[in-house]
Amino acid sequence: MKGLRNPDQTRQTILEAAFHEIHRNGFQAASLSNILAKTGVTKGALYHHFPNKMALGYAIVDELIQNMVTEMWLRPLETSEDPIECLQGMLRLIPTQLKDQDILLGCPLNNLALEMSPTDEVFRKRISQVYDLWCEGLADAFSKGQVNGKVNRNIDPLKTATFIVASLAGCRSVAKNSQSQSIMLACTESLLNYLDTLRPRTE
Amino acid sequence: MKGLRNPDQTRQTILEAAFHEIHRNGFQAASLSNILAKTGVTKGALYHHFPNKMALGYAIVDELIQNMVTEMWLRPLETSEDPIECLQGMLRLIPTQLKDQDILLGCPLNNLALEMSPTDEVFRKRISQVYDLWCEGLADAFSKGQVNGKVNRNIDPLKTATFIVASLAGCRSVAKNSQSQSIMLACTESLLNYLDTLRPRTE
DNA sequence: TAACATGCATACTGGTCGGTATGAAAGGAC
DNA sequence: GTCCTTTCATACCGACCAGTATGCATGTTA
Repeated sequence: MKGLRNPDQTRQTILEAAFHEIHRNGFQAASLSNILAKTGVTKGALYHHFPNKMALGYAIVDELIQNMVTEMWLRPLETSEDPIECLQGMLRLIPTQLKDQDILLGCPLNNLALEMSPTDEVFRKRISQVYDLWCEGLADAFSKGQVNGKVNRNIDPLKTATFIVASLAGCRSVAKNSQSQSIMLACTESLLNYLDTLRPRTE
Repeated sequence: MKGLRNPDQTRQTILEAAFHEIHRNGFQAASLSNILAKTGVTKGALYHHFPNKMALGYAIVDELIQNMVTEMWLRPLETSEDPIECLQGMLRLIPTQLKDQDILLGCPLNNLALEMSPTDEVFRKRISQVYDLWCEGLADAFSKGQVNGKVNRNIDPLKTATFIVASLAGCRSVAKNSQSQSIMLACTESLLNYLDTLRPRTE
């Protein structure tokens, strides 16, 4: 029953273990030996599925992280017609969604972005694609909200979306450094207030 | 005339070269050999002035980076009595202050924070001190602005300051990844708008 | 069953890195 | 000048790491 040969499973095991090792230590400091030790997978298997360490990193961005962003931040927006309220709801859920561990390690995408974009152009572009997806998804939601009258028509959807994504990264960054959920809370609270200012003027 | 023996100068040379190497490659990936090669200083000199690589990193945070934050972000606030306007002025100066190179490499403090805080507790605390200095300096300015009637009395100065510092880090982070000044501009523009909302209600 | 590709295991290599051991000049104290 | 400390220079070491060479077992095809 335990498939002694299950390549897809093996690949996935490597991907997920590598994701955690990289999330904890960064890409360059991540040790392939550690990953292998924790999974029981051998070096032969790893280099059978990935040509080198870089390719492993690329796959993590393309397959794991992009998927997380989509599921966590974009999917909920699709079914809502008030993007501001929807976003605020997501922000309020953060304390329950992000465990202490997640605060401690920060945003995987932002970690990789800061570490790798000056070093490796391919890495940078793949990360950039995920950020674009995120920002554009949010911007679309704002545009629709403007049509519905739920969002102030004077704001620039893409610029605003970019700022929000950036702020989120920043909040998680300072929370990571201070190792405190409460700082994360304080920051998201300010972000909530900012979102309120994006509503149409009621006077 | 060329002081063959000038320990203070030697130390400073090492510090600055190390700062640039670390800014470019991150702390862990920074190579001492590279630093030595670029400066002409030898390994003996380096290990005379610093017990190990970590101590070198600590000194960079304590002496160089903390000083940069103070000079760039806190000093101007001291002589102003309208912190919002002052901050907005600083934000508008960013495009002229940050060269392409600085965009590309991102905020030195945030880079170090994300890389080192899960790895080394001493590093984390020293970085945290700089962030605290920054946030508290900004918060003080807001408090005084509240007394002067330049800032809305309903906002929490420290929370707001923390959010702004976080957002700044985030903006510089996405700008670094996208390697574009224009994204930095778009983000700071939104930040400018946010700052406007911190003014007292005029109605 | 024969032939072949896929999936994986083991042992090894070359290179880099942080750190150390040791000693020699330079400079001040006396 | 003598002694001692500071300031550096050179040579070296062990550890670790990404990547490779090689071979074997498993699954697939014919």
